[in-house]
Amino acid sequence: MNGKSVLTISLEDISVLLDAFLPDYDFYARNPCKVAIDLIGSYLVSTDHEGVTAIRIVEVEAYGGEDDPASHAFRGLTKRNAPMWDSPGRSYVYFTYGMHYCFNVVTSPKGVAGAVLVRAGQPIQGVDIMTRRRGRSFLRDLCSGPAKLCQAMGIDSTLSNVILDTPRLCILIPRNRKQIEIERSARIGIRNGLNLPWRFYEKDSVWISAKTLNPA
DNA sequence: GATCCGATTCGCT
DNA sequence: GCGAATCGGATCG
Repeated sequence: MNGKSVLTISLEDISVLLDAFLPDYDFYARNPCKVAIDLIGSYLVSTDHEGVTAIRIVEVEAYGGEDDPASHAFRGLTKRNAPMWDSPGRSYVYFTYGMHYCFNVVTSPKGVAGAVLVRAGQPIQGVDIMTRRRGRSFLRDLCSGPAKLCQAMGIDSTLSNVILDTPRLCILIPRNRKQIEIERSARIGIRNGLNLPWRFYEKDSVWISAKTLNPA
């Protein structure tokens, strides 16, 4: 794939490459836990001037609305978290710790806050690009965390609140996805809502975030 | 305005 | 296992 084709790559090109399709509006307009589970095994694709990067999602977390104490939506609508109430099937990217970005897929019907945080994935396309952006070459270190995968895929806050239906940033579902064994746990890195088992990941995957690779 | 702190990562002990 | 990095958003005055 040369530089010129990268700049002009179509959604159809990527869909053929990955043998996958765009989910419809109703896929996203559901409870975030349902969407979260169905996003495992799907692809996240990002394209910019450097080229195409894609991962196979293996770890996600669901976040609710005003009733979920761990959610950014818990304290109501602000300029930052507004995408969480917007129409489903778009992105919510936020900046945190003064240096990191995290990528969410917006779920639930419009007007109901909900999102799925993508926490980890297996690099599928553009490993060279990811390696350069991350500054490290160990494959399992490229996308094994929510901020790592954003850095590897060139995702920042300029990509927040965009609809996930173009090569710039999209989710694609494999046409023949095999049954996936999914485990669940409490969400990571939060203080409240630890009682809710809303983290989901593929059983035995070596690509999940490091904190759980070696459980005590 | 001032202060607190985070859906994290990395390097060092 | 612990703390620094680093800054915008949220909260309170």
